[in-house]
Amino acid sequence: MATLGELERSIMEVLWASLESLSAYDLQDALPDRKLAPTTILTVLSRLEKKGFVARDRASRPHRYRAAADREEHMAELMHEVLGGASNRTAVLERFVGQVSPEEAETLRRILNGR
Amino acid sequence: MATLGELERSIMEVLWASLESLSAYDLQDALPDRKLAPTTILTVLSRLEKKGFVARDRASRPHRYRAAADREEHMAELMHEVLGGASNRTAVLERFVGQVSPEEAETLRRILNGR
DNA sequence: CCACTTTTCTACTTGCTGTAGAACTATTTC
DNA sequence: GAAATAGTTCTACAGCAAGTAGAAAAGTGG
Repeated sequence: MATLGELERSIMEVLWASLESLSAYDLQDALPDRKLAPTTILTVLSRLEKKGFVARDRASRPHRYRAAADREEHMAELMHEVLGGASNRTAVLERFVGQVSPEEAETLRRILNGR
Repeated sequence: MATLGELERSIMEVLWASLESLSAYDLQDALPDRKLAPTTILTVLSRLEKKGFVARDRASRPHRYRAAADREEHMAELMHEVLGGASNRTAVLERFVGQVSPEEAETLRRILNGR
C-alpha cells in the first residue's frame, strides 16, 4: 500500500467523513484553508484513484469521488501491513497488546469473544 | 514517527538482527550487494540517528551504532501510531481483529489473558 | 457550431532519500 | 610532535514523490 502526502490525506479525510460522493469542487469548498485550484484537486484525486484509495464516478458530469475503503478499514489494513512485515508476528502482537490501556485490552477481549 | 527509505530499512534490519552495536564498516560488510562507500553508510546512519531510530556510541573510535528500539517494539509502535490517528479506535480494532486468522485470534486471546 | 464547464496533460517546485567526494578531525606511528 | 592514516562531517547532486497549477483538450447546453 502506498503512502499518503499531506494534501492527499486531507482529501481522504473529507471523503471519509462524507456519506455521499463528492466532486472536486465540493472538495475545494471543504478545504478553505489551502486555497487550491480545481486542477490541483483533480490532479490529486487522479493520483489517489491510481493508488486505489478513491473510486470515481465518471458518469455524472462533474465526476464524483468516494473513498474506496472506509477510514477504519483503511487503518486496520495499515496495521496488518505493518504486522505482515514481521518475522515474528506473535512477538509484535505481544508488544502491541502490552502497550494498550487496560480498558482497551478489555475492548479487545470483548471483540475476540464476539461481543 | 518518520518513514524509512530502502537503504535506511536495510541498515535497520542489520542493526535489528545484531546483538552488538556495529560500526559503519561492519554495516558495509553486512551489505555486500550494494557496494556502498563508507561515507554513504555514515550519512544514512546520521539521518537515522536524527530520526531517533539508532543510538550512537561516540566514545569508541569507529563510532558504534545500535537500534534504539528492537524490531518488534518498533513495529508495535507503528501499529499504535496508526491506531492513534483513529477517531474511533474500537471500530479500527474490530476491523483489525476481523481480518485476523482464527489461529492468530487465539494467540491474541492467550496474550490478553496473560499466557 | 459556440460559449462554457470539466478534465487531462504538462510542468515546475520542494523535500526526502541514495549516493559519495572534499574537507575536516582524531589517532597512531616514528 | 609532525606525518601518515583512519574516521567523521560537510557539501552536493540525482531521482522520485507530492504539491501546485496553467494550457490544452474534451464534453455539454443552447
